[in-house]
Amino acid sequence: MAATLHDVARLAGVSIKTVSNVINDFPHVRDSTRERVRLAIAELDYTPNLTARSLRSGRTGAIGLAVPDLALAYFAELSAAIIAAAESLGLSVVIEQTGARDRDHEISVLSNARRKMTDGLIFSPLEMGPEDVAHLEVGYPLVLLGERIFDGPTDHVTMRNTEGARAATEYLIRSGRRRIAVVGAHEDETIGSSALRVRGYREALDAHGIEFDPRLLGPSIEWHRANGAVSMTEVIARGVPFDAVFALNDTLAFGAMRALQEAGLRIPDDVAVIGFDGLDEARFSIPSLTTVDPGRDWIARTAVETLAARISGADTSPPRLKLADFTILERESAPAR
Amino acid sequence: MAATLHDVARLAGVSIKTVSNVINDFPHVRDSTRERVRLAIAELDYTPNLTARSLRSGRTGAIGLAVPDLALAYFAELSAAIIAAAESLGLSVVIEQTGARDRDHEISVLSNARRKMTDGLIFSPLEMGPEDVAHLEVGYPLVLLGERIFDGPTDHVTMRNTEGARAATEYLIRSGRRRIAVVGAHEDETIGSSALRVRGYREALDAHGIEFDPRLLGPSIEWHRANGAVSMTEVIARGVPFDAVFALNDTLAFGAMRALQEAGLRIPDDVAVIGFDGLDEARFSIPSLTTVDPGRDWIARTAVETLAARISGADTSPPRLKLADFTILERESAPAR
DNA sequence: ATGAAAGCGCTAACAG
DNA sequence: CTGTTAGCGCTTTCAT
Repeated sequence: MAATLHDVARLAGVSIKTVSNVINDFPHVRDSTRERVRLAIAELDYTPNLTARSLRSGRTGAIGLAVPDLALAYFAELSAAIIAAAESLGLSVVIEQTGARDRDHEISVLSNARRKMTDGLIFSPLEMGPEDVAHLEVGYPLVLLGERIFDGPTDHVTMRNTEGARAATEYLIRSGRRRIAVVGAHEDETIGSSALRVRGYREALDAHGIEFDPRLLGPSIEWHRANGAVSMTEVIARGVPFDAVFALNDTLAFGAMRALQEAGLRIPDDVAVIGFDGLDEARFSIPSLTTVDPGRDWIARTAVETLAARISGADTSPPRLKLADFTILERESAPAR
Repeated sequence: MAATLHDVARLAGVSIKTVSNVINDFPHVRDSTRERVRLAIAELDYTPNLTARSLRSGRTGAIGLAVPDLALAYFAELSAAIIAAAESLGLSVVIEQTGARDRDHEISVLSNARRKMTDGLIFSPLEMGPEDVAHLEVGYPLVLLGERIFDGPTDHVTMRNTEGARAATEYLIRSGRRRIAVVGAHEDETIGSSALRVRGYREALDAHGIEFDPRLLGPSIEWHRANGAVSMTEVIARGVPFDAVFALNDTLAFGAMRALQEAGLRIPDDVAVIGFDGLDEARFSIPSLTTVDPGRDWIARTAVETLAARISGADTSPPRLKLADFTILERESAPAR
């Protein structure tokens, strides 16, 4: 059996309270006593029982992280950053996948049994929408990510989708492109990443007096690589000329580039391509991909810090929306000039 | 405050023991009593306090998962499969990243404070070696992944590296290639994925009477995309002709393909390329990548099931090595003929 | 078939 | 500065 506080106290000849004080770095302990306790702890190889501590204190020291699917590169990189940020604050991460495109699973995560083993949750839904805002009314600290729900009752950390998309489109326009196709559009949707990014795209066209041509919008609900290729192929098949592509995320861009090459179109000579997400991978594709880094690392760090402050009670201000700054990473697929 | 067993017991007019019996599906409860308790639970919206249950029972219902870095595609996909498998057994996953190339961090994970909040650990080191086998002597159920340490004191689930590599090489030979370069070799190493896969490569050459040429071995300690490009470029620069490449993993292969294209070599006409890992991504690269699927999903499921059986005590047999079967996924980068 | 009571290991009041 | 005590909510003997 593992040693307990009592064992340490007995060996050190003090009460368990004193041992507890030493462990939790409470100030009022005589140095000599502290030393004796330290020795006893080392001798018995004592480590605190976290479960008992949790039961007593009401804190588990763990946070939940719910993302759609780690096999999606964006969520893998986001999770990597969140786990690292949590670790640096001494928090453990209990991770859950809600599955892609599964609204019920997303909702169920909010009231899982697992909520009982974490002090709060970082939640990135992909299917829930504004009509589900009431589900976010939970009894624990919750930080929302993504762009499915705005103006909810919780803290919300996300990116500047519309501004980033507008900047991406203007980048292409400034480099001399006028007929810019889009890959990954969600038709008839008014919320979510796709709608916001398409809005930014249209704002840029408007600002530069370029007429919007719906035939240049390649649809695709899912954003895997294969979808990018299919969506791009569909646009090509329409026979409408274009000289650039704004892929609504990097994964789509990789697929789109493949479709372009198969169609005999050269990148960037015939068609320039820009993506969105700033995936690590975009540095090494062929050609390397110009992309918008939406500030993923900042989002990860901010989400964890925000949650930690709510859990500790350090922050009792009204819930806030926190927006990351974006950057355009210039690569081969779309040179600046 | 959340309802407790006492609240439910009081409302149902029974003792807490009876409520506990109902919750844990113990047999000897009268149907009418069971029904009354059910009603009270629903009425109070009672959910058991997992922390209290853990403290009393000594089980947390969670397992640990320690991998190098979720930003590495292989570990992201492996983790996705492990989390899904754990979920299907009702287990939660506490995830930790040890960082790439950090032996001390890997060792420290084995005796973390976090070990106190999980019932067991699935551990995939990338730096520890046979000399660290004593560190695996831990007091809790541990399932080892990877090929850094064999014959340790724990269950070990991994892939058939040498056989898979040999099959990959023979696949190239059967398609008419004789001068096969390797990308990602760890020189002077005798353990780990690189050494095992190079061994399989050499076995295949031997079996077909092809002489081994060390100038065809492109070195690279790390296995990111960039390293694949560098390693491939180095082989090209040596000026030794080759007609195929065996990349020791898929990520290296993506980088290598880029370097080949930059050197004006056509894939697969001039050079065929085969990878290792069966990444999802390999289906959508340009060209799509022929690769060895080492049985990642089987490994994930088996690791979780093995750990669960050790935790529950259902399996008390001596620790075993469990090896997945591999498959070659034929794609464009290396057609079968 | 159900109840009473002990206690898992810890923290937090409160004393002294 | 240090000790005593009372639970946190649950499972688990042991009775009945």
